[in-house]
Amino acid sequence: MDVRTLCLAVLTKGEATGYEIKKMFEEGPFAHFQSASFGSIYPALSRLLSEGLVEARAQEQDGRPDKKVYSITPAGDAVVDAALTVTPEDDIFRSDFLFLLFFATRLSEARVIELIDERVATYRAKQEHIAEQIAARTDSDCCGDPGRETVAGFGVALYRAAADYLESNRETLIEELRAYRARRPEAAE
Amino acid sequence: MDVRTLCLAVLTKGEATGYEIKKMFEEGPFAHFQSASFGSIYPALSRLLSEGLVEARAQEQDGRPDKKVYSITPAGDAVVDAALTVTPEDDIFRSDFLFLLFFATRLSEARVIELIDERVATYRAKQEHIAEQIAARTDSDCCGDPGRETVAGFGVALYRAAADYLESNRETLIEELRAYRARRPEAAE
DNA sequence: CGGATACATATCGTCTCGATATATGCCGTC
DNA sequence: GACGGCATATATCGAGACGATATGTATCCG
Repeated sequence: MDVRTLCLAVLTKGEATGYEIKKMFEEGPFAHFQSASFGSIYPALSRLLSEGLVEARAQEQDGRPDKKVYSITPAGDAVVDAALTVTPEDDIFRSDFLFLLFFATRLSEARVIELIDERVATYRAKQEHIAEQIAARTDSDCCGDPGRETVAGFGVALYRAAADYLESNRETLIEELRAYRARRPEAAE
Repeated sequence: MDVRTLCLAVLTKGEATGYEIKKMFEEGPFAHFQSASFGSIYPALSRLLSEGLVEARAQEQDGRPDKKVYSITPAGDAVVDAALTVTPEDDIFRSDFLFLLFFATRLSEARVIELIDERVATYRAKQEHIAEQIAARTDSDCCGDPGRETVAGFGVALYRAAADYLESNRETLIEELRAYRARRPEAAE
């Protein structure tokens, strides 16, 4: 899914500026399974505008530069419906952390411990970030959007599983690293 | 981590051709947390060669085009050590599937069910693919590389968590979708 | 009073992917 | 036995995305 389609679909949830769309991908409801940069969003919105799939409303502001508030058109809505029909691509998971950990035998024990502990902390933080979003919604009004709740729960489940795995395998890894080094003492630190 | 560094690090595990490196990222030990395309690997290897971080050995073959077997140099090994020192970037997870599921209220019930069931199947398949790799190793010789085992286990844990979550939340989602539609009967489809 | 952060848009270089081209041997199958 | 598809193997190219950077102001905090 290209950023153009992503932006269009997001606009079905209500009008927004490029800046606001970016925030939705950074901290908002899409943060844990999609992302988009300014360098993609702004050209995408321009193109959607020229294609007539969105409308723009310039909103003057006191000091700050003018906002361009985009809203979807009926034509755009139809394009979203079509886009939601496609078979989704495979998920992409990329982790430099796991790549480093793969080469654990080339790292010092202290470094391995540090890497794992830091990563557990970030997983827990992200897990709680999503959990807070869910809590904020169920606290306020009635129950929300089923799709939104489900994907949020998915994020919580994954981050929890990741953190739990690292925590429960930390000691084993360290012990096996020691055993590995004992087996081949020629290997330098 | 750019593909250049990825290739160099992979070559610390033994000599390989560009094609073989690609396979390691596609089906091998890195498949579930890194990826790289031919369009990145071949230029990366050329550049590493010109920088003296790898050596190439042309190997003639019967019918097929010549292999270029790359192996790391001591200079390359030092560069890998340095690269493993950096603080790893945040993990990247991108899922078009979750994006579609987010918009579940715009999809038919049958489509939601199909999407989830298919995705559960792919998660289970990937989970078992990694589990088989682990089993193949522990069956044959002694216990293997601690880092490698740990990241493989991580992959199994994540895929299992993802599949389990979808399976145990499938019915709830469908029920809440029905409730959602009952609340607002004006919604078409 | 000064620095950091938030708001807001835009561009540009670099990297990466995915498709495509090229070439051949092997295997199954019709 | 012919033919298509798949695995091996390298290479290039266009399209798209990211991340850094530029620009400018308002507000918040110490």
